[in-house]
Amino acid sequence: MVATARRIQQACSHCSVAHLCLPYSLDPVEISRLESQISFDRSVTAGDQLFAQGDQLKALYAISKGSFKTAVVDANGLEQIMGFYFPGDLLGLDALGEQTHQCTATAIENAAVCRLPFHQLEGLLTQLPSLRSRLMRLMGQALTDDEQQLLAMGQKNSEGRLATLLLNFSRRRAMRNLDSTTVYLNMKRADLANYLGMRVETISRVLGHLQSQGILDRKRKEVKILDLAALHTRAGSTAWVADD
Amino acid sequence: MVATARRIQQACSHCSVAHLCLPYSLDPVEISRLESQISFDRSVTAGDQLFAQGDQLKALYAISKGSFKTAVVDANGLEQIMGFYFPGDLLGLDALGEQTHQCTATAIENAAVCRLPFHQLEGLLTQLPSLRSRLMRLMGQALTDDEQQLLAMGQKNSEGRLATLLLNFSRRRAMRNLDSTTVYLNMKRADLANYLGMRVETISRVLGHLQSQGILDRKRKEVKILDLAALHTRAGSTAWVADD
DNA sequence: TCCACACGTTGATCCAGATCAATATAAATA
DNA sequence: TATTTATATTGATCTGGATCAACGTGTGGA
Repeated sequence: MVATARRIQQACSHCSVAHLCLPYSLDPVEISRLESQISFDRSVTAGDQLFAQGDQLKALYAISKGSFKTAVVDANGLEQIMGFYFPGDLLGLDALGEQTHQCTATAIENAAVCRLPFHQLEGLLTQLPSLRSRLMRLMGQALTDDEQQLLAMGQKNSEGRLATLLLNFSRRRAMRNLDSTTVYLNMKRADLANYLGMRVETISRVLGHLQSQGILDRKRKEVKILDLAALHTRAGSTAWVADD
Repeated sequence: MVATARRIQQACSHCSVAHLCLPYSLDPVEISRLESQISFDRSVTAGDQLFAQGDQLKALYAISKGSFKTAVVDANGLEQIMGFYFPGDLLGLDALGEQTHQCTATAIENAAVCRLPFHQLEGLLTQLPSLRSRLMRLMGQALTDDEQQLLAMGQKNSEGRLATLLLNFSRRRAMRNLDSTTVYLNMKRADLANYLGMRVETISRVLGHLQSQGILDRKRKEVKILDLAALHTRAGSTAWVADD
């Protein structure tokens, strides 16, 4: 058990996003209870699904490399991209309520994840109040994120929504100690458009507009933020009442 | 302790929405641990706030009578109505993550709530796995509800969003064993419009249109659903591509 | 009961962003 | 490498729903 704990600590100590991650927050004694069930750096190919809507909850996944999208499909067949996820993010929390995944998680590019078997975690939940509150906090954050997105969808115009997304990606890069003046839009325009409730053409035009204003500089999927303050202003602009 | 448990059971047995409610799911021994801290049927006046965004989490509230709205305000001062809540619904779950309320809950009309002090509940969480999973399930439902709303906002036009809301209210009335062919829009048009991401004028027009099609019949705030199937069709209609 | 004011509805006009169309660029396959 | 196919951009046009304006209607306080 000590050997396992050490193995996990080593794995985490080499992981650039350990400070954001669930297993990292367990102490060695706690980790030893997960035995050797956690699998580190399982590689995932672009397009692969970690889990699908309706699947029974078997594990949570901590992203160590690459990026993912989650999507739900409703009774009418309408698909909605629910979020984009990067290293350090935990996937599968939406299944904690019904023990069934409520969305499908797909790799946007080649990626790697740490797999945390849920029945092991669940056993720890009763014994470790710290783990329970950690998970509750993460669910609370997921709720807050959804609510921020709802606010953007309801109150902001296209420019405001796109600016909000760029700032969101930038902030999350900062949390991973990466250059927050650059963000990477690795997902397809169609996914971005679906997520933001607009059309691919509008995405192109708004990005072009922000570039022509000197707020952004684009090179393929890489977007450099040249004027953070201006981007914040655009992000705050309400729907149908531009403020400049 | 036994007397307290009996008092609670009596209170719950007279409550028409007990089957939806959190304290109801505790057995007498568990309830006795909450001592006499739960206050039943605290009356709340229209316009009163149960809690405000930023407040420390002190209690959860189970609605026994009346209805509430929750709203968040972002850094730019934009307000978004996040949801409407009816008897049997639990308010305050959004605070479980950060121990701080993430939204403001306001009574839409005169109402009554059962107050569940959180530090009592929290003590029970470690001892009662059933309570923990009940709360997790409720948080999971809150997540799913937000995601359904995001889907509606991103993929549906005004008619689809309003039809979706009417069906949602109808379904929730069915859960309370009330006539699900009638729903009551007791909130102000402005709140409804904000929640649905549209203008009050559009709400009026869409309701008028649905009435002229014989799908609804309106008498003030009371809306009778005459053609459920048609309403479902309208609810499934996507944005910008009407399907009739 | 009446009055004042907040709220809801209806009509006319306008515009952000969808839609349609054509082209350019990147990725996949041979 | 060339060739095909998927994805992204740019232009022209159209429209759902916002905006502006005017008018009903309901409610709470004196």
